Amino acid sequence: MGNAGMGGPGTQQYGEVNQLGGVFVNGRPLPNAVRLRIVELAQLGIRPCDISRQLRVSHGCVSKILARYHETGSILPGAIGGSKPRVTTPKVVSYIKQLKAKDPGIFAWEIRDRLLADGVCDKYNVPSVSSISRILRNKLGGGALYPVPPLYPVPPQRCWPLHQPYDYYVYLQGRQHAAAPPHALPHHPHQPPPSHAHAHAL
DNA sequence: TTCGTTACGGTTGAC
DNA sequence: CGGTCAACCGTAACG
Repeated sequence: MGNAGMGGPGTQQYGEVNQLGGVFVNGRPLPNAVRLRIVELAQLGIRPCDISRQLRVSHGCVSKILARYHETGSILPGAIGGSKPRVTTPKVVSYIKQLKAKDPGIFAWEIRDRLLADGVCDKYNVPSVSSISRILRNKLGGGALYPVPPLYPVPPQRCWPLHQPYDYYVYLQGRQHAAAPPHALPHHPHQPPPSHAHAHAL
């Protein structure tokens, strides 16, 4: 991994320098400001190869971001990390919440029994007691259920709900979130997808 | 020369 | 609380 960095301890983000002289953090998405710029330049009619040189971002990356923008209308990177819920699907979570709401004192094991008894799950996909406890802790303690406040047209996402918007960082120009407003972008041929309706299509 | 694709080394985060 | 592991990342290189 080698961080070509050695920047200052403290404030600066670390990064490596690519063949074009651009800074990037291996394994992490480019900052939104850059992603947005790529799309803006393309819309201005600049060729991808020129965008690549101008912003010092590999052409493969420019190609990917542009392609994704064209098919989803979003400049955002995909949702990274996490793991697919094997049993705690949105439907199940929703059911658990209802049970808990009706009887706040209910035990996790009782919920488990209800899921089976009510036919919401079968014995092969019923969540473990600890999974249920975690759901109770996370989803109920924290806040609303899978909320979606998309700043931009829906970011590409997996088919299971992954709520956080993407905590981007800014390491270029000590700017404030250069997260330029969505309206900075001319309208996309694609319809800005209405909120992410089918998040649970799986 | 341009650009689509992908191996690679890397990080993340729900389970 | 900490490990697992499949999802995504951008670069570099090939064609």
